[in-house]
Amino acid sequence: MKNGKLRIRPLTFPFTLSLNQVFPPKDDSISLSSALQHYIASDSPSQGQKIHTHLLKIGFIPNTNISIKLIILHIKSGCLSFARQVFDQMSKPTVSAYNYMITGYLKQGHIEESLNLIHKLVFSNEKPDGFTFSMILKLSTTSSNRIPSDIGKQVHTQILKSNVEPDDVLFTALVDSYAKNGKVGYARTVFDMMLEKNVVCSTAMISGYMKQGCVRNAEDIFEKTFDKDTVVFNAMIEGYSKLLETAKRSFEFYIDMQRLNFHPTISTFVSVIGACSVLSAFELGQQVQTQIMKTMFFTDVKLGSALIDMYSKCGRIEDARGIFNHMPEKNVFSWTSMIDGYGKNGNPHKALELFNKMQRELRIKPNYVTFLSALSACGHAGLVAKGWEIFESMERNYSLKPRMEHYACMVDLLGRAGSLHQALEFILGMTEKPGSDVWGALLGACRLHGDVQMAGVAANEIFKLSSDGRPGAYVALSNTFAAAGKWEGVSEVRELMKERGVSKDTGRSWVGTNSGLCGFHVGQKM
DNA sequence: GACGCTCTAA
Repeated sequence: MKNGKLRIRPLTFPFTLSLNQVFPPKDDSISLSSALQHYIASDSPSQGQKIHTHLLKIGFIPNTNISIKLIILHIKSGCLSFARQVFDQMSKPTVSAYNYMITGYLKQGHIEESLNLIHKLVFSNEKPDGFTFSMILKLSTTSSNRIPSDIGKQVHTQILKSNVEPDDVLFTALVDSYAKNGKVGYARTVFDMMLEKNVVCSTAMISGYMKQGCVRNAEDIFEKTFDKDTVVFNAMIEGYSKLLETAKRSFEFYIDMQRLNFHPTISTFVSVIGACSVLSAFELGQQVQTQIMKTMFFTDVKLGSALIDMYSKCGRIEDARGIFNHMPEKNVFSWTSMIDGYGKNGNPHKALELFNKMQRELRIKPNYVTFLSALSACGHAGLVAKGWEIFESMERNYSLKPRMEHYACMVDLLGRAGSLHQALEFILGMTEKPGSDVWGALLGACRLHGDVQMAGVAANEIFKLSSDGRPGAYVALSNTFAAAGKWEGVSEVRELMKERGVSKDTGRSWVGTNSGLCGFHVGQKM
């Protein structure tokens, strides 16, 4: 029977399908289609995979419709490679076939494969549709160096050129992509173009603003959001939790949302715990932990890692370890939090011990951040040789190309140990152009060892890199002069800062009192 | 015609 000429045979589901029932005439596509549909909609799609096995056995060539259903079936069963086989055998995969495959890869975290398919689609005769565009935009929000950061703009242009009429979802994806790539202005333009703004796009806009520190704008959008839900509250709480100045507001929102009958979720708790670490408010953190224990979230690995981090940032490393030990599931995040905690709490040897343990015994792959924590631990312990060994193992054993932060960490390590010239040599030998963090690490080491001359070199490089008047390097240079007792140097730098219009914000601290947290700055009287 | 959007740890 040819495709399209089908004999209709109604089937009633559910019933137990025997393969012979499905294919009495060899390729009755309607019954085949319904059978596949049945399994796709069922809770056990993998049962339907037998149909594919049977089709292969009898040498059946599926048409487009059947192929797509097979792809959906395999993806739902978690077998991407089978889905891909079907896809590859399609003579002319349709855009929806591409879309299903791309989503499948995306959901399982196979970023590379989804990018490859998008590439393939672009060079095929098929036109990407709204689904494709939204997936590309979604991809632009995951970090991958294969995705250019202006991809949002490119997709935006393509949408305008194509016949795709953007709907709410596509608009939101566009807003989110711009917002996450630091283009809040563009995000806002698209946001304002939407006639009816729902809570989802408001949330995307809010977290974009929060990420840029535009708290007022985020609050403005929040106020105007009428269909508020848990997620938008969480976005506000998360945004507030990042900054010392606003972290207190996280708690207000946390209370507010509950008063309005929105139940806190894992994300809520993670952010609130984050606010506690920013505020070093460990007692508050303990109270939140008690709250968490009352929910079913206490075994969550993200929450566990957040708690480890909170306790170690509050200097309660043993409490952090307690959480770590009791976590039923640990991943690279939890291990890294613990390693980092030991490193920052004056126990670098314990940090390195855990770093070894996770690799040797548990075969957990360290990632960029883990290496950062391990390198920084070496720095604190003054273990230069160990630091080199770890730095080199990144690429050799794990194919992780050191990033700017790792270089900065190595410079810090060498510098702290007093090998300033070796540190400079290391910087000059870098394949990439050293960033201001790298020079900043050298500058810090110069201050430590009173090398005014090299401090000048480092500071100069930082001035060249940051034309935005960032005060850090000036202050560090001035402190270097001060530490070396060269007061004329100090005033020179101060003059230079005035001349270039650089100002340093007044430092502030927080202290817990009976009436809550209280902020104060240098020189302030109670 | 089942595919696409917002908040979550180091």
